[in-house]
Amino acid sequence: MRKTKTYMDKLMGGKEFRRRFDEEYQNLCIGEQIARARHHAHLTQAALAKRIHTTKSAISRYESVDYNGYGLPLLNKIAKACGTDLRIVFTAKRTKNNSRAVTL
Amino acid sequence: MRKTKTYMDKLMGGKEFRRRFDEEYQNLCIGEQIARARHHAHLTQAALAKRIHTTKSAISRYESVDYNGYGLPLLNKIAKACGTDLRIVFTAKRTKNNSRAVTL
DNA sequence: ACAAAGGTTAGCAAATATGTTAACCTTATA
DNA sequence: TATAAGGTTAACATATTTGCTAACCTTTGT
Repeated sequence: MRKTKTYMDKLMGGKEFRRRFDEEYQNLCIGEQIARARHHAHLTQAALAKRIHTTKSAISRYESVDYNGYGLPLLNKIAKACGTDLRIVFTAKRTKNNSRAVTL
Repeated sequence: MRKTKTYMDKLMGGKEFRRRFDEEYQNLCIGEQIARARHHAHLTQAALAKRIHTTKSAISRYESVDYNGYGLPLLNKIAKACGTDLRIVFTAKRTKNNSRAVTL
């Protein structure tokens, strides 16, 4: 029930900001999720790499915050090697007040 | 509480079957989700293609059941053009009796 | 029968992701 | 100080996806 917008509110309401933030947050999330799943499975980057027949630098790249070119084939291999399921879901866009997301 | 396994139970319990089914179901799902999201937005393949500056054959390929090479950049563009959010989530593997999935 | 709209498929060049090597950085530990 | 483990980054060749064209198939409407 906030009445007045703070400086940050105005800044973060900007379309350009929102667009960029959403884009980067998406990626940040995936990299972080991979790292989490990997740690959860008690694997080093090198150990995970070995399981899917690649190298640790490829894993590091995928866990990098700035990466943007994920492919599902590799993403699936990583998920399986970490003993997790990878779920891809199209959902209805979140509302402005960020309340709920409805499956289509 | 079923006591005896039916023929189908045995068939579907096989490792090889399970592996293939999971793989194909994954893809089937994405293609279907794209088609659904697209219809939801009242778009033809050609109209959606135009929005993301590609051609209808690329969309058709992505909606195909057999396709296996999805890339996140394109998947994201499609989702946005259909007015939907694309969610990618690593979850704990489902249990054998297929009960619940827990977020890591 | 014809045309148009919506969708599918094959084939190919161009763009992009992937695998790999080698160098580098920290941190921990002998 | 040295050594090893874990991780990051750049650069490059190879593999794969993507965009594109053109052909084809159905269905619908005239």
